[in-house]
Amino acid sequence: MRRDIFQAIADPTRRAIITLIALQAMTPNAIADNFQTTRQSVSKHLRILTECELVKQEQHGREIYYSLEIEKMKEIDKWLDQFRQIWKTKFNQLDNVLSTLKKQKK
Amino acid sequence: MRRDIFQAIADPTRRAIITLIALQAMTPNAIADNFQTTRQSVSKHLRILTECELVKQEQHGREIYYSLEIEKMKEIDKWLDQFRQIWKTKFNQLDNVLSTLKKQKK
DNA sequence: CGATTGTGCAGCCAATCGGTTGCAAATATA
DNA sequence: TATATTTGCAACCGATTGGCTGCACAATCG
Repeated sequence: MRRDIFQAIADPTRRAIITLIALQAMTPNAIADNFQTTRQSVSKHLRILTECELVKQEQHGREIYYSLEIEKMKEIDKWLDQFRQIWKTKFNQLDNVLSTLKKQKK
Repeated sequence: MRRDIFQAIADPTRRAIITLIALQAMTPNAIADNFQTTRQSVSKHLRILTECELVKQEQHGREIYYSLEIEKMKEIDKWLDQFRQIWKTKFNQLDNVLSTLKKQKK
């Protein structure tokens, strides 16, 4: 079982669940209402998200509220950092080209 | 075939390939040298990355140089935006708590 | 108490995944 | 021209995936 955050967000239903519970905690039944799938399949997705610590649970009686562990999302952001450096460089290169063109116009 | 960018970065080997060719274009053989797998399997990964437009090819004779389509990576960054808003809010909430504590101390 | 509701888990299944081997085509080299 | 190199693609294979059904268990309701 691989179960890392990148594998977790690979599935479109899981990404939708993440977005759904990002702002407010929800029960599995309430989450499942938003998808054309069974409650059990949503439950399976929640288990996967729990296993890689992307969601947390809070039990209220027989209801379980799931919400996003927002800090964990920063791991993706962290991985993207290496490419942000490149974006920046490319932008500067483009900037240089533009200012060269500007100077030639003068 | 799903073939979106999130499914593409789900595999650790593909993430490593992306990092490898982010700064300089490389041939499939050169890429495969960095992994304990066959050239054909790397070729398969490159095909998947090509299909979701994450890499571009440049042919030089019989050699094909693959490099990262860095702009495409921004799609992940874009998806993360919705969570950045939440990080910001959470930070402000923490900030409020801290300043309340500060006031109480006074 | 019995019935209903909310939930997780096991087992099944078709589809997909990531790897392999074997090949064919194109280019470079002798 | 014959040979070697670089590559992509097809076929196969075991493992994993994501969905389903059926169940068990606990909490709530009548």
